[in-house]
Amino acid sequence: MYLFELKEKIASFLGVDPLDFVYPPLPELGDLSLPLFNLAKSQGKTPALLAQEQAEIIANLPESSDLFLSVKAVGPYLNFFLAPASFLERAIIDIKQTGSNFGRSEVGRGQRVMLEYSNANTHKEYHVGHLRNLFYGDAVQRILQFNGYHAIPVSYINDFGIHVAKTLWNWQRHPEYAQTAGPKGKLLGDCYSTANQNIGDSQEAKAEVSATMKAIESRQGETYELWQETRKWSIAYFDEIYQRLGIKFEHIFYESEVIADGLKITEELLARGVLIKSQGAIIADLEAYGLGVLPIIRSDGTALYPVADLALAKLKFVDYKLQESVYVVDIRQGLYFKQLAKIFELAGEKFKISHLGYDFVTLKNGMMSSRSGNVITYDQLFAEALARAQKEVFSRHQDWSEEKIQAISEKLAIAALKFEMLKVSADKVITFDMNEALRFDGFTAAYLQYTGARLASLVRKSEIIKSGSLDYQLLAHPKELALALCLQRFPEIILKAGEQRDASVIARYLFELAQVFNDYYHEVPVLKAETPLAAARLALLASVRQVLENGFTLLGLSYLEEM
RNA sequence: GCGCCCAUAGUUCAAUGGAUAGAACACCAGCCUUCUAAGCUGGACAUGUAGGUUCGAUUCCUACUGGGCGUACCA
Repeated sequence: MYLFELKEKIASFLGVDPLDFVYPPLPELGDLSLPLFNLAKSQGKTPALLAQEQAEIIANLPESSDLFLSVKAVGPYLNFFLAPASFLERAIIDIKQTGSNFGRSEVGRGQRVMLEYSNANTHKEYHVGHLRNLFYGDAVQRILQFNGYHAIPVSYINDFGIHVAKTLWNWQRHPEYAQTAGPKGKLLGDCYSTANQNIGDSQEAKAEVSATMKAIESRQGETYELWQETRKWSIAYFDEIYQRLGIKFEHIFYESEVIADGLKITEELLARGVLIKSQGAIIADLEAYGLGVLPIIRSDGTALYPVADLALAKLKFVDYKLQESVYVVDIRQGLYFKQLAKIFELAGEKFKISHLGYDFVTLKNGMMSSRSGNVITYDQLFAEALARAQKEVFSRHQDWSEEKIQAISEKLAIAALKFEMLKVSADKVITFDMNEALRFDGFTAAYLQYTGARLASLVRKSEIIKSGSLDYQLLAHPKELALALCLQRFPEIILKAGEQRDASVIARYLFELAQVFNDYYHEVPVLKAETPLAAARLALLASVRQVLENGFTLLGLSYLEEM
């Protein structure tokens, strides 16, 4: 936190906000800069004049000689030139001492926040769209935790909706499914997509699906037993996916477990007039608040999605004593969450629920749709990513064992998928393109991992270099100061990512850090330098590695020792 | 119809009121007897339109154009 403390010191001396600092666009302008427009306005001076006055005052403070090479006024900006050796020493020691906690903040201390994500449906396929949700939620959970929150990761699986009835309806009418070998979870996905095609516009089929739904809800009989069995397949399939991708939940909720409570709450709210009957259905009429109408119970008496959410929210706040419950859900459900929040408000519940939306994943040839079969499933994508990674690794390391190639390829493939979903702001639609997503150069996870592997390699080869006390004065290369300055920006990046609940900030930062390091790596020899200098440079590189690792951990990327 | 979101280089993205709008990919020209070339260096290329607020606008406001999404029994 050294840089941030330095900024706070200057800011409090001048009476400004430490967040006012900017980084100059050109190195000749300095390392750190403070625009004085606002301060000048409040003092009734011109910014340029104020900058000149303050530059002189600060330059003459006794502690300045240690911290700054110089302090210059450049127009309305007050520009600071850091004293390299002094800054590098403090920056490196700071990172070494805090280690894996470097960048951690305490802004969320004492707050219990639950993040609900990966709200997959059983009896359906798992596709790229789900992966965006999964990786985004997972990263934000860790980012909040790193910002001092108690962030609780949970998943809510819908195992009891109409999609289940559609799948089982199709399954029962096509005995060949039960006889098909192979992974069962995937098979259910296939069964679901053909179910939609088979139903089409047929009123008869729709009536049969409705009857199937009621049979499941009755919780007895043959169809219910089929539901119990097939449900397990889907859940096992999801567990497999989570395990392979390194995703962990503290708890997984299921719609089938909360729906009964939801129906009770629905009855209560109906009795209290919060919900009403209309056209044979039970709805929340929120027209008065500009939020339209939300159907809760279908006119055939079967439950809709909100029923379970009514119970689930209560369960979460009571059992987990939350300050806030965050729903990481596709932005297209924005209206739904406003409606849900309004219903709780009308019911007198003080639940702070927030919708953390992100835009959807589409394909080059149009929107993903199970009905038309236009989807890229998780299985397809993972297999392709793995195959490409294996090809890349093998082409460089024919001497490696198959196991080693496999292990590293898998880590590369997983990181590639995660990074692809995380590097874009949440409010951007991702048009998924296999060839673009599975690149291993440019703004990709592989570039970051490659940078990490180079660093690790340097450290491995440096074991012979020993030096008693480090002489930071030797770190006089301008790129060394630039690198240290970049490292010290990490805590600010974490704060921003936490405030905005956005992982892309970290992705971009890590890429920039990697670029700065790779530039340094090419220009400045480390192991071949004189021993004391090599030792000092290695200390700087250890800091780079630490920051990269901390960032990788937050995004869920593996740090590879070699690749 | 009403509501929400988006519009920046050929393409995919940055820049949430500050200095000369940054990257990546693709394209062109270079760099491996030197710490991993999955890398590095250089080149060319952009703010949808019209107003407004401000010392200063990609950023805020208004209108327009184009695209996407949502809007009672999907989730």
